Amino acid sequence: MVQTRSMAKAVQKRTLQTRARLLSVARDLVKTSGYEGLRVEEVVLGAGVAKGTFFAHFRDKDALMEILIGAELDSSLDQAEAGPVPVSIPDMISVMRPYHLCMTQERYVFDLILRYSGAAAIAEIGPIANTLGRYVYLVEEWVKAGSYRTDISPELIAEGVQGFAIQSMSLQFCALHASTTFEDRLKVYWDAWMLPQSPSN
Amino acid sequence: MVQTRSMAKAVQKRTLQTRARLLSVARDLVKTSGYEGLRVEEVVLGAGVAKGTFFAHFRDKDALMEILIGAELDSSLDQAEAGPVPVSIPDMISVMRPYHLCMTQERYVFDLILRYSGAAAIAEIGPIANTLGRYVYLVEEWVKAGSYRTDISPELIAEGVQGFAIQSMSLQFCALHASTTFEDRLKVYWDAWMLPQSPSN
DNA sequence: CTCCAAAATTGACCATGGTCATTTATTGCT
DNA sequence: AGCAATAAATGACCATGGTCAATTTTGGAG
Repeated sequence: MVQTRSMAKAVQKRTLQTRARLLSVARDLVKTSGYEGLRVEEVVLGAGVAKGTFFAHFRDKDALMEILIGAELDSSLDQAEAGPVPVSIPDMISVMRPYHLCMTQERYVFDLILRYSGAAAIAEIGPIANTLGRYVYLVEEWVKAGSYRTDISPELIAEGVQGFAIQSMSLQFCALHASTTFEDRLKVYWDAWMLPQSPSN
Repeated sequence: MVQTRSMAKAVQKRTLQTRARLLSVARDLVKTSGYEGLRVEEVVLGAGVAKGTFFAHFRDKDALMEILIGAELDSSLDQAEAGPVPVSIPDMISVMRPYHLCMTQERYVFDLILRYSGAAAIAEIGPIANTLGRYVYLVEEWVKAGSYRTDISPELIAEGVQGFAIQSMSLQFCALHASTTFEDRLKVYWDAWMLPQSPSN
């Protein structure tokens, strides 16, 4: 009964295989029918397991979605992080483009991200909450390296930057505001938020 | 076959009665079990109609939710609109308190509001998109009447104000940021967004 | 008053996410 | 190898939102 080494009953490799198969099938299905079109039944059919198995591996459908979308967002952030530090607001907008595109690729995806943007409990920061945290941290570093308003902290600036990005995306999905594009609107907001105020203009 | 007066086959009073009954039952149920706990079946049982009837009156469950929540939000705004114009940011926060409380009464409600915050088409501005529009308009008027930063338009300020309110609510629902209260955070954001920048501080 | 077309209602049925008692596979121990 | 304990997988079943062809009700024209 004594568990050698780390007292964790050791995950069976079968488990890893099943999980990998479910994820892989899900990724393929998303590629052809999008996130909104994903059906749990198609995933289990494709993976050759029973429905119950799916829910033994993921709390619910959304948990799978979080993993898939979180990974996509993370790789966009990796990309943004890899390049040179953006030195202007238009620069930042263009570096963040892949990330923003990822978030707005589907209305369904955007809504899901918002729903999972917060950690429900400190102990369980999901992939989406995590990637949004990274976003703020990254922007904070950029702000520190650049010359923006100095009356508030870089962290606060970064939080606002993310808030305005999300606000701009919301408006993009709104028919009433379709005349302005996402990035144009974003620039207006970010300029007004990050720059020192010009005397009048 | 000629329709006298306005060519609209005249809504039967039965229709109005049924609809009113559905809404009334739904409101009662929400009062006891909250929005998240509302079940369509309970509504139709209480109203004494068949399930299909519900969907003849409301496109889907969310459409009913929009009506109920939209009405609640609207009456909070009526309240805010009725009083004197707030002359400071803490004032604004306190005048808007009922509205913000309404939005955050349930996680489910907040998510639904975000999902319906935009009009899907110009022709169909739902109750929630409408009330959010009113919010911005109201704040814009307050901004015009007060002394805030002048380098950007009152409309832009108002849009940002709403954005920060939503951002603060999101963070309120996030375990990682539970140490700061909603209104404290809101004040920090609104100060940084609406006021002229102090030289350094 | 009768009859009919349009409006309103019905409820059996479907789609889909999710549950859980039961069965099957795996692993470590002797 | 055989066994017990645990992990994993199964699939019948449930919950709930939503659909639609068929039926009933309504209001008005003649």
